[in-house]
Amino acid sequence: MANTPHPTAERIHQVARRLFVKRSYSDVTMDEIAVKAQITKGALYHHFKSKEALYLAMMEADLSEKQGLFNKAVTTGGSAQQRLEILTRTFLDLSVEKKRISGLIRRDINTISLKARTRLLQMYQEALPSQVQSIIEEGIAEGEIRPVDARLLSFSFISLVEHTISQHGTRTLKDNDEKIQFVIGLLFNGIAAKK
Amino acid sequence: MANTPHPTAERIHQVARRLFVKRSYSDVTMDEIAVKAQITKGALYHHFKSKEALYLAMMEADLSEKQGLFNKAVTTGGSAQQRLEILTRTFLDLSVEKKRISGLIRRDINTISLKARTRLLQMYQEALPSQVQSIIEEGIAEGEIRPVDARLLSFSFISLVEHTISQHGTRTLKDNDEKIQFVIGLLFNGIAAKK
DNA sequence: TAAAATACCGACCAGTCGGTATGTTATCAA
DNA sequence: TTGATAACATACCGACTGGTCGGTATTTTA
Repeated sequence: MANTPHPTAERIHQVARRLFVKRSYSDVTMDEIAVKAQITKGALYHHFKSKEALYLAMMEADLSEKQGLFNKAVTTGGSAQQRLEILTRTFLDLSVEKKRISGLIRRDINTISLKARTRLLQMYQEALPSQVQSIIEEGIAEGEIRPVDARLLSFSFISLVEHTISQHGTRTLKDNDEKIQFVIGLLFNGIAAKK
Repeated sequence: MANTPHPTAERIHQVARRLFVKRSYSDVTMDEIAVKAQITKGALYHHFKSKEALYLAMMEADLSEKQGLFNKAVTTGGSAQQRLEILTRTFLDLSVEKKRISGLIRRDINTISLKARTRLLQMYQEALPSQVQSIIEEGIAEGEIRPVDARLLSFSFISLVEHTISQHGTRTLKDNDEKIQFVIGLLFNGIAAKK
């Protein structure tokens, strides 16, 4: 259903994504998007009825793609730890840009209209936190994970992963294997020295 | 040195803080700040030469206050775990607004000028991550904490604490004791079930 | 008490931004 | 060929925004 049939619309998506990742919603202008996409403002508004509609469409396309990808990790067999590793790897294998988009939501959420906000949060929730949460909940049910609030933990885990792709994170943790080891190790065993 | 002698400037700070916490840098207007502070735009620009200067002054006042508070936790005796607990409690005892300001930096960092950005990041770094980092490093030196990258871990820990004051965090973790237990427990021992 | 500095006012400006109105051109079915 | 519609282009609008400026009230200082 979330098809992007028109090549121009797709190019607009790409340009918008690149700009919105770098700067906040308010700081990116429709004029700039038009110029960078090598079209005029008229064409831009032909494809998207408003700035918010464009932002939302872009996010929706991204999140529905991610939901599909991550869902494979969730439905795979294996321990909770194994499945979280797969999910994390799936995320880390994405392009730099697509990895960073998740962060936009927290940044721009108060800028857009209430209606768009609600919708965006719901899409994000289903694409990422819910899937992490379900893995954790099953881990608790299996006795692999001690009882904690799975929702809060899923949010915590996600931002843990996001930190590994920060400037300092990429400097410290060379490849995806190290990154995965860092977040999974911390999540499951903490940092206390073995006695 | 970071004194706010003038009552009007102080009121502007308060208003600006309240607005900037709720909405992004670009979305808060100088007109609104003036109206909410019950002064005119002229007066506002008499006290602060630009919007960015106001933003920076507000952040500087906040961060230098926090640096002082957190430094007490760092210089206290005790294990790394105990000192992180104290530091976390100091943070959680702040007003809701002041707790949320830390998050502004990540949100607005790309909006302000390069010069202001560098300065802001440096102030933030000294006020929070550096102090957490030094506790962790001493914990590693004492053999209390297993060797990890202290800097990356400090960032991770901070956002972990920030999650406990999110909407869902406050719903799940009733009081500060529960919040501290959550973050410290997760940091040191992880979530793996005891075997 | 004169003078100088500070605090404040409010009208105004130049530029920007999202959005619109009004075209022109390409496509393609009938 | 025609005519309807999609896909663009161009010019423009009105609201808004950060910032300015000449001037006034108030306080401090000489």
